[in-house]
Amino acid sequence: MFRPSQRLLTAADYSQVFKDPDHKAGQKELLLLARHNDLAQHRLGLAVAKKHVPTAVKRNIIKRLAREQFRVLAQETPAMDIVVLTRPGARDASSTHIKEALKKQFARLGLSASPS
RNA sequence: GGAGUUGGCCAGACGAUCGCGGUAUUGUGCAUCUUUGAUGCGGGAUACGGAGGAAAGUCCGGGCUCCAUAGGGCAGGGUGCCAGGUAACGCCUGGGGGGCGCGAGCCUACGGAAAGUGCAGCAGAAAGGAAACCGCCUUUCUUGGACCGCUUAAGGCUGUUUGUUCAGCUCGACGUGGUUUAUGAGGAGGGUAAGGGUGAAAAGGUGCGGUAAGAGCGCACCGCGCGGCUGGUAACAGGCGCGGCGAUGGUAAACCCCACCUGGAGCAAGACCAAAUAGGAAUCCGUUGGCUGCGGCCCGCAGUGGAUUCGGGUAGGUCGCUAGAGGCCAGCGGCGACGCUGGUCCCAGAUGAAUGAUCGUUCACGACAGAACCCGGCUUAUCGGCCGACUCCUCUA
RNA sequence: GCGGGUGUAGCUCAGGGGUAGAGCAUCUCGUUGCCAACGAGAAUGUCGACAGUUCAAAUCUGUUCACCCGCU
Repeated sequence: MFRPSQRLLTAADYSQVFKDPDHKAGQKELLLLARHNDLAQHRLGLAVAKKHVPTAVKRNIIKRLAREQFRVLAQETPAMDIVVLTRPGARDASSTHIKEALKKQFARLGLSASPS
């Protein structure tokens, strides 16, 4: 389930994270920005640029994988707003590669997958 | 066994768990109201089904929607061997011509240049009702060479004379006349299109005869044109006769001519519901007309005052949206594309836009790639695999 | 998704069948003590790619690739 309350909805939400991120984690394909919020849960924002990933199918897969990874996060850690950005290297990366990259970068933010 | 041609099919498979979007059924929460029921939204359970052969490029054709029911003329655009198929096509099938290949087979924008206009740089003599540069032939003139005749200075020989001399013969510069038959150079006139050279292209080709040299000048074959005939629906093919071919070169993906086709825009079309502006100001034009629909023009039809500037404002939802020139099977007609008849099936419909992740088994380890109104084609991308038909070569019997 | 447009020198653009140009930039020389400006000269293109038509293609035709613009 991916409810509206778990998403970054407005431009203001996004710009807050862009402007003043508490944590950054990235590699050739991806960049994650995170900022602590006052809410009870994490929120996710996606920015998958057409410039970086030209085909719609590939963009959808990346977004889906990011949501999947977000979904299995442990909820114990302090709640954060997280934005997933693509970088030019994402164009030629395979879906398994993207998945590994997401897992790794989420871990660097101190957010590991819940054991359940 | 090897090499090759061609038609069609498949697009990893199976299972489990989680997740994504749709439809149906069924609970549920919230909101509204015509308040014990409806409608809408959110989320849940169950069941069913969920990308392609190219979904791509947008190169053609059609359906559908609106503009007039899609109308008339001109312009513009497209197609271009013939016949058929089709809703239609620039597509497909069959046939013809041409080209390539030993062959199966493949390729082919393939109407008209004797209706007209244009174009062809450079080179070349000449580039389109052509001309004669070199060359070849011929007539004539001039001038050489060679030969012959005549004449003659000098010379030679013989005779004569003491000698000068004289006579005869011979040779013969120069001059002059003629010939030139395997003759040089030049001028003028004529013939010629064989040959040379230039060019992408030089006005039928090859051979024999013929001629002063040559030439369709004549003949044979091929090519071309015209007219019958035969076969074929036709394109066209075959054969006969005629024309000697200075006529009719090339280019029409140059203008053009001929035949046929062609109105415009596109689902962001368009329809409906709700909200908002609901026409506020200024200037100009006009009411036999103008403007808009309408895409170049005119006619016609319909609607209506119009244009510009300033100021203000809206863009949320539903339908269109998938049952269709549909798929599969069988029979019949047709060489075939395809058509007809019967049976059977329902097979994605999203709107930030759905197919993935994990695990297991297995194989030949998986390419190009993702629907957005729908369909028929073409083109382009593509790992491989399967089936059928055929050709050539080699070997064995 | 639908519609339209553009690819020519390092950059901005002409050229629309006869063998490719302009401006700026670059290089050389002159001028100057040096630089700029100025003057003189030079170099530079598979005309986005592949086929076709033509004697000949940047130009005409088809296919293809890349980029840009408009419509919610």
